[in-house]
Parts: sequence; structure tokens; C-alpha cells
Amino acid sequence: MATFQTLPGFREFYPEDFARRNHVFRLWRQTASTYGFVEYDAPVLEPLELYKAKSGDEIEGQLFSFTDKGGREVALRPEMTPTVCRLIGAKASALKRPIKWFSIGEFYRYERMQKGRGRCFSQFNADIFGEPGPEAEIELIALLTQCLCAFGLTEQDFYVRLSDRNLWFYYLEALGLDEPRIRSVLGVVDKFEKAGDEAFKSYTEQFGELDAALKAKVLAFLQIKSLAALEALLAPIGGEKLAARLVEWRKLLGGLKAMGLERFIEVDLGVVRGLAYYTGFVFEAFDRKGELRALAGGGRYDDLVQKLGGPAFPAVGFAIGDMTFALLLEQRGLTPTMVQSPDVYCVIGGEAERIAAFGAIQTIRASGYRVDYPMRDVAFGKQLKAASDSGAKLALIFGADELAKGVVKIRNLGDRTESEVPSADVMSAVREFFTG
RNA sequence: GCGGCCAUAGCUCAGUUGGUUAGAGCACAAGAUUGUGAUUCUUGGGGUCGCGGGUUCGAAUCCCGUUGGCCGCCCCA
Repeated sequence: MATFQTLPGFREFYPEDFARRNHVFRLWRQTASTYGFVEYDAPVLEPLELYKAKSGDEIEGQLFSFTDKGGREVALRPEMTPTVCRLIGAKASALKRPIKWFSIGEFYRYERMQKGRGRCFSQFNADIFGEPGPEAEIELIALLTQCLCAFGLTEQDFYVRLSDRNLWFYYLEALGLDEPRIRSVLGVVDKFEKAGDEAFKSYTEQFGELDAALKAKVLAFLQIKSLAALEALLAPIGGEKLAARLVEWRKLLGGLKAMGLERFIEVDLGVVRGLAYYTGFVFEAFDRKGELRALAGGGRYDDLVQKLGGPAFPAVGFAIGDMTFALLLEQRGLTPTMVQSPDVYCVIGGEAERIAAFGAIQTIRASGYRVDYPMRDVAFGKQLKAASDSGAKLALIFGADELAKGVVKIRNLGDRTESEVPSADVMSAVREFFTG
């Protein structure tokens, strides 16, 4: 039977699934638009180098990459960020600020499939460029929240964990660690939630056992869950960098509170995100039950545009993946049932009636109504059933009797009432039915 | 890349210690019903039992391999 299968991890969308996906995309687009973001798109296939430059050579193992017929090393895009950084970098000085962009696209990663993760998936990406302050983060976190709430999800369903790589950096610096050690500790922090004490193994292997007092301080910082606790812990340390950073924190949380979003936000220094390129605030959205992988993630990456060949350009962005999101909607019974029904279904008596009906059908369609009719001669009863099953509100009956009288019978499929109108008036009768 | 479980119709699943031509429900289609949507009844299409090999007189069933799926680990932009 199935000689050809879809490649592992790839998806097919039958009409109902496709309608559901479109619905999700439509709401994301609408939401982004209400926040003043504009949509862009870019190639699905990119030079392999674009990703190596950003993430290092090891990344290649997780890419769909190959050599094209011109000998170019290429890869299907695994994410949008490098691409959008290139777009921005190429026209940075010509773009009107603030730059608030979003896109929806499909991405590809050569990975083992798992719940909520496949080899192809869609992401909603939103980024703000050129804004160094936390105002950009406020706007993006607000957008992220709304992109989830638009489907009926609430603070009961998800929350956004907020952290700060800069703060970690300054804190560890103040504790006397050098940069390589700091990076290693951040790696430990990233793994700690899952691995617990095991997470320190990688640090120990590199630099030897972490001093017990230092380790305690790392753990204390990692467990911070509020701005107050943060301020209390940092106060005795002092220093300008930390103080300035706390000002940013107050701005960010104050802004989010003013937007009425504090119920979604949890300060959680345990989140650092594995990516080396994040340079400041980072955030991730999770389901409250903690059963699924991250719904969305993002953060500031002020160095990346420059690293990819553009000018120095502050940037912050996030992405929502469609797979985990769909699982959450499913869990909460919020998956919409997408019915694609015509407005009008035509019941047609035979060949002569069919020819007579075609003119009316095209006229009604041209006015924007969805019109369907059977492609073959079928018994009236069957046609009425088909009309009813189709979900149409109205049936137009083109039968021999009607044709002879020069009329069309209009049947309201809801209350089963019927009336006749002259053939010439069908269009206006349909319009009247639907506009009341 | 590693480990556990699984694979029979479009879907959900039966299928006896290995034994005739592999079944049911749902779904789909046709008819009963040649001008009115329900229900019901009848009928039908659809399977190389994931694929390949082995054991056997005989394999959906047992063994090996392989592919695919689910779950977990590594990773997770």
C-alpha cells in the first residue's frame, strides 16, 4: 500500500488540519498587526555558513544541509534569527525606527522526533531592532502573551519566566569568576532544573570543583523568584553595573504591570537559555502544569547583527513554535473545530437544469458567496442531504418544474421553509437572505 | 547518536496452543426511495496483516533483520 511515506518528522496537512493551522496563523498575524508589527519573509534555503557563523560548526549535525548543484553548501533554515539579522544588517540605516517585524514560516531541524518536536515545524517570530532599552522587551512580552491569550488561554494555562543573562554575568563577575568560568556556570544553571546537582559536573570537569561558598551563592541566585529577593541579594554586593541593571529590571516589570500583564510574569533566574548569543533579558513561556516543553522563548541579542556582518544593532525577539502550542490548546479543549461550509448549496434536477443553474451559480459566486453543487446527477433526497451536511444555510433548487416556470426555489435549510423567486432575481434573494 | 514499547482496512481495534478464503464497529459509496434533509435495512469498495528473510506440511501469530511510530536520554536556536 504505502510505497511512499512522508519523511520522518515531516507533516502533512489534510484540509481540516490545514484550516486549523491557518486559523492559528491568522490570529497570530492579526495580533502582531494590532501591536504595530509588520510581516516579512525570506528564503527557506540559506547558505550553511549563515548558521555556522552564528552557532559554530557543531550546528551542522542538526541541520538539513547539503551541497547544491552549483557546489554551494546550503541548509534549510532551522530558525529565523540569523536571516532577519541579515535583512536588518543590509538596510539598517535606511529602515524607519522602531523596527518591529514579525514572520510566520516553516523551519527544519535534523533531530530525533519527540512529543512537541518534529523535523519540520512552524514558528511565529517577532523582533524589535534598534531599541537598546527594556521598552522593547515590554512590547515583545506583551505581544507574546497576547498571541497565546488570543486563543482563550489564560494565566491559569501559561506563564512567562523572566531572567537576565547580564545580571548573571555581573553577579558572577562580582564573585570573582572570569569569563570562561562564568559561561560554564551559565551552562550549569541552564541544566540545573532538570539535572539538579549533576549539572555541576561539566563545570567540575573543566575547572575543578566549584568552591562550596561560591556554589551556595550560585544556587541562591538561581532560586530567586522575585524582584524584591533579587534586590535584597544584590544590595550588599553593590557596584554600578548591578545597580544600573536593577533599574532596567524595575522599568521592565513596571511596564509589564502597567499593561496588566504581571499575572503572567514570573521572575526566575533559573532560566538562562542555552544560547551563547543572548546578551540581556531572556524569557520563556511554559504551560502551568509543566507537562510540555517550552511554548515560546526569546531574549535580547545585541551582538548578533554585527556578528553576521552588519552594523552594531541592538535587537530582541522571540519565537512561538506551533507544535507545543497545538498540544496545549488540545489539552485545554481550545482546539477550534474548523468547518468549511458553503453559504449556498444548489440542488439540480438534471442536465438541462444544470446548464440553467450555472449562470446563477457564477453570479452568486462573483458576489463573494461560497456556492457549491453536486457534480453528478443525484436523487433530490440525496442532494438535500448533501446540502444539509455541507453546512450551507440556503439551498437553491433548480428542478424541471422551476425551470418550466422560470423560477428558482429557495429553501432555508435551517427552518425548512421554501419560497420561489423569478430566475432573474436569485442574486438579490440570496443577498437578502444573508444580509437580513 | 542511545534505550524501552509498538506496527492487522481511512480511523478504533478483535484475531484461540501456528491450521481453510483475515473480521467487527465507525467512516466512505450505491440501492431500498426518479421532487425534499431523520431513522432503518440491504449491498459494495477498500488489506501482499509495515517491509525483507528464516523455522514449519502450513505464519497475522514463532525467530532474526529492517523501516516507521510513540515515550524517555543526549540535544533543543
